[in-house]
Amino acid sequence: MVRKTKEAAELTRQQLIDAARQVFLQRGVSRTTVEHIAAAAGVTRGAVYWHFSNKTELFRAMREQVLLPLIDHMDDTLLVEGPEDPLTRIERFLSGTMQFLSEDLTTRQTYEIMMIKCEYVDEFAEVLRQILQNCTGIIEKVRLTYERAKIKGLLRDHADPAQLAMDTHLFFTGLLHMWVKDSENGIYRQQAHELIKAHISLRRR
Amino acid sequence: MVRKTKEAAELTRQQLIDAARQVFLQRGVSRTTVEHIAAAAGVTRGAVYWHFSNKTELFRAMREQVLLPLIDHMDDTLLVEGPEDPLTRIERFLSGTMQFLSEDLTTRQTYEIMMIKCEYVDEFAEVLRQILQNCTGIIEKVRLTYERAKIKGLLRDHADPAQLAMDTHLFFTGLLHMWVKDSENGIYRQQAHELIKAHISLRRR
DNA sequence: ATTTACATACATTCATGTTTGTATATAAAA
DNA sequence: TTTTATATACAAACATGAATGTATGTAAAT
Repeated sequence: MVRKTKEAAELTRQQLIDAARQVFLQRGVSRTTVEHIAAAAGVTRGAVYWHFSNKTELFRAMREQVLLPLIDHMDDTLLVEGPEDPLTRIERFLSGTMQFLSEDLTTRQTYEIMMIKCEYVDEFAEVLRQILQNCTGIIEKVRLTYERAKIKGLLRDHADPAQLAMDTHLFFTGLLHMWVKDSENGIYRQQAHELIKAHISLRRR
Repeated sequence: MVRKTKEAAELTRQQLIDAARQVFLQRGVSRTTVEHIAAAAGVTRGAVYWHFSNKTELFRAMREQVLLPLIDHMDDTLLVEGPEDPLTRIERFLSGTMQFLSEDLTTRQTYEIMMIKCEYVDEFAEVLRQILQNCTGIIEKVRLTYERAKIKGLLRDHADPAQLAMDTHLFFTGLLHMWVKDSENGIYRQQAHELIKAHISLRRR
């Protein structure tokens, strides 16, 4: 059996992405060979080179599958004006993202790969820039939300929304990194929600 | 000229470490070959294999050169009881570390390599565990300092030293990461001291 | 009949570790 | 103090094993 139907081909493409994620996670992106990925997906390198021009393109495809959904979720939680106060919205955004990471294996693994199983040089340097841009977006949205909180008088005095947003962003960046690195004993994973709660309540009047 | 004096040999060893740092930074650890490093140091692979058993050992040597001094600095700033209040000590510890990173090229480059130019798999997984342990130590020392601040009545009410320490640690982890990743336009580098100041003043009564 | 979706075979490059060679520094012996 | 032996600090050559990309083959879908 050689030639598959269109749907079957699309399926092996997806299987290749899944296989790549597994192998990347175990061996790191650099040490992973196209052969490894093909074997893990139960095909030969021919299949890989048919669907993707090279390993880098496979990495890109894997990455794009998880990044877009997460951004959508952020927009939902943060910007949509709801019944809860802005500070609670930020808290729920942070907690929700962590919760999502706990539940969604694919996203979690992809993040782990991007954070500690990938070297950001050459082709991957561009990815770094994308990440930085993404951060700028998050910071701006969080800042806006803190701004609203200030107007509503929810913040401590002399608190600058821009600085608060930065502080929150750095806190969350750190949390994500430690959360991912600490996969073995999971101290950060247990504490995550409490830490987020404490972080926000520091800002409350 | 083949056989060098003992001091000359030690010098080429150091040159190899320096060369490795440069090449790791440019090409990432995985894509760096022993040949690259040798060429950058102006020797042949023979010299590398004489001083180090392989690339991993070279990486380890490079890493150890910068990590130990930083830990010493932490102990000095944080634990030694001084004239300033505990919160200021934490602030100065954070600012001092960032300052040190700005000034010391070697340390900065090594951190950049460890954070975004290295894949933590196999032999390097052990390094991850070391980093985690290091973090635990920092958190504990910061917690103790917050504890003293609380006793002296410097903290906001209902502030838990343990949670504050975690929050500070995550903030600082995030700052380090963004600081390193943002090497191009340096938004974080300019703001670093202000951000640290704001972070600490959130805790003040 | 012609693509498609792969498998298989091929050619080439590259990196590694080891081995061998060698000039010299250094220490011991005379 | 000079001579001699040995270990040192590499360079150069060798052997081997990947890994990559491409080219070709092929059976089934369209």
